[in-house]
Amino acid sequence: MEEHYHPETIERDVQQFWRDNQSFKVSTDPEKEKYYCLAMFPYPSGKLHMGHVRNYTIADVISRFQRMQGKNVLQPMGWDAFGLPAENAAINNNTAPAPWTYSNIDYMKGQLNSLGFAYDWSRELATCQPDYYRWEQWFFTRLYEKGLVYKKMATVNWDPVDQTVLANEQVIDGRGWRSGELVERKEIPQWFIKITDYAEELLSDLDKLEQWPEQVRTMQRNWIGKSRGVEITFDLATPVAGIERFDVYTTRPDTLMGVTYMTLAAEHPICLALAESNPDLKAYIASCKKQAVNEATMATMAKTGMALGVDAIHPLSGEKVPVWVGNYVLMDYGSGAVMAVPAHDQRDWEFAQHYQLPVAQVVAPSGNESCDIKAEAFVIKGILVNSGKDFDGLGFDAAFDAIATRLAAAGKGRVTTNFRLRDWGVSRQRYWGAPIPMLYNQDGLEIPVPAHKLPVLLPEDVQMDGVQSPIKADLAWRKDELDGQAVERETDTFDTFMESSWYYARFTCPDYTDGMLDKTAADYWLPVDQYVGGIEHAILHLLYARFFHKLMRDEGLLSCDEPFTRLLCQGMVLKDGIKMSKSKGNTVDPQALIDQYGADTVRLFTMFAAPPEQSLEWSDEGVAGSHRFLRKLWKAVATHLEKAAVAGVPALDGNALQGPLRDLRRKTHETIAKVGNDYGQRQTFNTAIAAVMELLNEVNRLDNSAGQTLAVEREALEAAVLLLAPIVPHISHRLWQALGHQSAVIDAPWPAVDSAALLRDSIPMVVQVNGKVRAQLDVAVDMPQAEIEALALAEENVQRFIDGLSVRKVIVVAKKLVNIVAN
RNA sequence: GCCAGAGUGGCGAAAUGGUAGACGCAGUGGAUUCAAAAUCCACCGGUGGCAACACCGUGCCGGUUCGAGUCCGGCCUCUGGUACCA
Repeated sequence: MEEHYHPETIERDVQQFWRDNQSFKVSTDPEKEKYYCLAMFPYPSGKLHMGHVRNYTIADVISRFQRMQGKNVLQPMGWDAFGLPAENAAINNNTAPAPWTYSNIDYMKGQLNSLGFAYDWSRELATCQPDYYRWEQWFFTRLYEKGLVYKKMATVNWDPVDQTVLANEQVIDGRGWRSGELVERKEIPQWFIKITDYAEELLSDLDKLEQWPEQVRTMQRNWIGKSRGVEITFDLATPVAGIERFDVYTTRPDTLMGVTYMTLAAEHPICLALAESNPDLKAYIASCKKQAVNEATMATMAKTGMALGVDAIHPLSGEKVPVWVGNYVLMDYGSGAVMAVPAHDQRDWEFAQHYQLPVAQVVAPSGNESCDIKAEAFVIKGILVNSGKDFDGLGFDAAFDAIATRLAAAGKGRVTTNFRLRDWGVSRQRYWGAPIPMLYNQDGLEIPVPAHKLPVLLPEDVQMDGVQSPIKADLAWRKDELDGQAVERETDTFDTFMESSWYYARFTCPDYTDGMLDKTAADYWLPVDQYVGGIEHAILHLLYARFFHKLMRDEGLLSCDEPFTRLLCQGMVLKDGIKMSKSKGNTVDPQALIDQYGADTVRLFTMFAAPPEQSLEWSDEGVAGSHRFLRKLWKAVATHLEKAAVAGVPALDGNALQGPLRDLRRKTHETIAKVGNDYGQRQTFNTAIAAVMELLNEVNRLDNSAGQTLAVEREALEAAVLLLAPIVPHISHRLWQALGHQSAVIDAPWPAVDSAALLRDSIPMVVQVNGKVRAQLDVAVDMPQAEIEALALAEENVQRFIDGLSVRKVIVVAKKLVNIVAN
């Protein structure tokens, strides 16, 4: 064995060994327990960043650990290759999205390999390849045939200068990122998938996902937002353009008698009709169009409104209620109308203050909550007041039922379950995505592309002009023929969340040509046992993937109900306390560190610096420290082997050990137990590494090679190498060889804990007086509690603190502490 | 705005209701060296004390408990998401 640690040659050779032996290629094997470990596949943006390194190292460590547990481990990798950045990069670099993307994939694949990740590359896929997206297109047409797909008008951000649709990301302070012009809202027809049909199941199945972080389940629950409420019909006092009434939905029908005005969306047909003869209203509606469509902007912007000059009739009191138009009501969602109860809704309260609208309190506190309607809305559920003799005095539930019943009897309302979740709009007006497989005949009638005409190929040899999608500009591409009839192709492409919603399933059979999935392979490997990715995907990606999974199940493509059994959401990588980003100029290039220290050092630091869910603060000094540790490990093994070559290693006799050797052997087995738990259950890789560091520190304290020393040392070093193998696979491979093993460390079984080695004669305990530590004890393992108490009370420093007090209680926590309560 | 997290030494962190700061980084002192690098040893939250030790200390305020960084209530700050970034 070489005296010094040279990562560059070791890593090159070990990676070659893995390639030569196809070490990570797997196939279905019904005899063996399978383990499918998946990291969220990357967008091929150019080169790896530290977030990728962290994500993929975590997944690789889990994969390698599970392999050492004897599982048949699948760890695939691929590319989320469609998306907006490729279009911008193509324009900036005077190329097209496809070649830019392919060259990025090529480079990043090399980087992933240089980090030593254990991928089965025979399953690699890129979502921009027709082999992949053709099945997505096929599936969409199946959903269409099942009535799960429909087209409707929806609002987008419109850049009036560039005449193009902008992503939310491209709207900065309400203006287009290139033109700088105020963006406008524009309604265009778009395709939707009925995720709301699955809302109930997506919600209830969250309860099954016991190995998901509770925070993610909570966020998804809130996002789906199931509520019970009442849909209420308000008649107009006088019809407008033939419209006689409109509906609103509320979860607070108990506040119905406190309604003092109504608000409609600017695009509401009533508003549009009235605007025909009202120039001021027309101008106001036009001003409402000049705002971005995202929710955060909507929620924080100044709420404005304008009286329409018409009244609605309150469904219970029969009184007239003025109708307003407001910029904060959206036509896309719900009915485009809301009832306003300023006394009991803070947003309505502020609006009413601003426009000096009446505020009518109809709920009073049921307990001692403060309530000052002049200062703020009272939003807590309470007891009804000022609501008429039939309702006054009722609590929330009783009032809900009484008012809902009265409305139903009058034909003015019905109890409904509502979901905050909206249907999934999948149309994008961009080029670099999977073409939506729909055709339009001469009459504009929509026809799904029949299976034999799939895939609808996206042309890759295109010129980007920065404004219009090349397939929208290409009149020839748009033309097609079906059964001898001229038809026109849909030129919108899919949301890229479509591709990332089923790639995990395609990895089980990436080359299958007879269908979207090979059911045998899918049913063997799925569900994914461990999914690893950023917390930023907690809602959208993970919800869409869960939805797609159920759609595929209902199509008979696979059998299980949920795609991901266990989920780990890793934190961000920070530098100087902030997220690494090009604009902040605080990025760290993983490649430079791999070149300088080797992949093992980068992997080790990434896993050591923080637990996976937490954000990780990058530290160049810390990386150097990790490298130092690997050198120490190398040296410890090298020194041991030198001594062993001279003295020979005796057979280990655990029963004969005494003193420091017995302590070290106990430490070895405690460490094996702790690290196994840290990897498998807790997933705290940082503490696992710390435990091995402690073990190595103990080994380095031994200073002779007499008797059993080398045997105990050998066992400790072999354990250290095995325990670290998932994290630093290259150096472990080489050290395992050096320690005389024929088979590779990737196939070594996880070391077993010898419970006899864990036994102790005595246990350290702490003595507290009133919860403060006052002394330490070393007690025999079998000492009776009464004796321990006596020993504790006899301690000099304990006596000092209970002097003059009477002991009220003595609490003994076995093997930990004694607390003496005295006053 | 709304939903979900996080906050502990100079820094990254550990402590699964039971000794706050394991492990590492930085730093200080020493050994080794012609010298340096590397390596090894020791110290390393604050205040007081020669020391033994004591007091204070986990964002802020309050509560539960024999005992709270950990559980509960209320704040503050930061982070992620907010449906067309991925």
